[in-house]
Amino acid sequence: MSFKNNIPKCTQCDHKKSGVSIFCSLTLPEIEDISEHKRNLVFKKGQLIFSEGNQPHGIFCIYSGKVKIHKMGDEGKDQIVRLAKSSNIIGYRSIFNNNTYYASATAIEDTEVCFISKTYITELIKGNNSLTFTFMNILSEDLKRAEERIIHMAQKHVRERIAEALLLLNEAYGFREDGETIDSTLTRREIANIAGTTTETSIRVLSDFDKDKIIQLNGKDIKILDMKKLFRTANIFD
Amino acid sequence: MSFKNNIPKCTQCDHKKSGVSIFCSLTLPEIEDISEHKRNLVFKKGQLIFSEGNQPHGIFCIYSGKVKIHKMGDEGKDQIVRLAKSSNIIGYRSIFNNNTYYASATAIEDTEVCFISKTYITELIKGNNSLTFTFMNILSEDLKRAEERIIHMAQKHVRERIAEALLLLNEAYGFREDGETIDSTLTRREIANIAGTTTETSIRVLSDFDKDKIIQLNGKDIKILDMKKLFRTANIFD
DNA sequence: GCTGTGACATGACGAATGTCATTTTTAAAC
DNA sequence: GTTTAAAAATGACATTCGTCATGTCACAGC
Repeated sequence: MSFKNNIPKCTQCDHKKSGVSIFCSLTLPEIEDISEHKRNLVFKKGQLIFSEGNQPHGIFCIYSGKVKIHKMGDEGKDQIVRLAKSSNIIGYRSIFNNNTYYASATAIEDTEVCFISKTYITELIKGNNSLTFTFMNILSEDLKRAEERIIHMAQKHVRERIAEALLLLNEAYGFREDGETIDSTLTRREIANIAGTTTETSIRVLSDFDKDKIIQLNGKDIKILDMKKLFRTANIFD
Repeated sequence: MSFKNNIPKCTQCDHKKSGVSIFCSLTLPEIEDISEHKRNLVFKKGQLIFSEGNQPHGIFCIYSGKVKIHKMGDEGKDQIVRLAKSSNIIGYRSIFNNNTYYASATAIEDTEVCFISKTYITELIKGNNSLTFTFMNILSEDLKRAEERIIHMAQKHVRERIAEALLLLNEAYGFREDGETIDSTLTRREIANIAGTTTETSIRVLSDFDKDKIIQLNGKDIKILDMKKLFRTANIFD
């Protein structure tokens, strides 16, 4: 963790400007005040941002980079529960129910983050209904997605779950400039950890997808050749 | 759905009195006002309280009875995602993110419910920080549990998941007077729908547990003989 | 250059669990 | 009480997928 970074003040933040920040509904003086109270942090690829079991002291707003939220299963197998990118907030759940972190966050590429303390954000929410509803909305969406994933994990076959993992990855990080390649370079093991399977199976199924012309593998790059077929393979109708 | 019921005014409500209601932090005039604005509903065992895809118009506060929150998987297999009992609130998630219901709620025994309209509860939250934080807390807890279940569904074997389902059932509904029998009579099929398996497997595993003296089956009644062993079988360490 | 390490890849094998078919039991309806 | 339907139970069989073993390749560090 280093303190050298290119993060601007909140008032200059691209995410604020483009309307995707959770703070969009706030007034300029409020934004300025947040900016005064935030700390900038930089994490290298692979570095832990926060860790399961630790006490949370605030929330993290991702300025640039990519982050996985993951938790160790009881058997020592890692499960990726969510993916976050720039403009996303992470670490808020534990703030709202005063638990320790139940999951960890790890940078999957170099990541710049703004940290806002628990006391500050709590006070901010108290005085601000629209921010309150923004957070409720985020929590509700997360919950909806999580419960959807419970069903998929419980009912779908590995092949479907891996297809779903690719869709999730694509939804979270989009395409690279070519409009086909998923903008993320997870390992086969990490893809397995999204789908809840083993590395070997993940390798085999991805290579099946490649054979079936659904995707094209090139090292860690995954190009989606046939989105419709990928959806059909994932067997998702909602 | 009938309108004959034994539900008292909110001011007289046992759940309020015993401190388990989400409205406990409110003042007496506020409670009286809620009572003025609620509607009482009664559902027979098996009746739908709300249904996947429909528009939500408010939240439901369970006065008495038991409810399962469940959702159809893409293959037509039902998955129970949560269990609710008296004093619990259901149907709030869709209120906070303006979605249609993504899941259904069905009474698993005769159930009395108070309905509070969306507009009313939204206004109430706006003017009331403690209620806001109560709801955030509930959502956060639900999310935590949901993500834990994602991991368990992905990583655990059927035997472990069925053991976990029994623990969940026991946690949700407790014991009957004898202090041993789970106070709920789900079918084997419904237990399978919690654990994400088939009815046949659920029957087989439960009967294994019976043979192993972990539980004792008596029709739909399940008596937990060895709680420690049940936990060990579920393989839960968090 | 070599060496070690981690990611990727592939095959063989077996255990776990879903599917299908059939029977028995229980509960509900008349 | 009889009929009917749903739930529970059980066996045979097929399939999926995890496990283990082994091998290749790319890349970092010396």
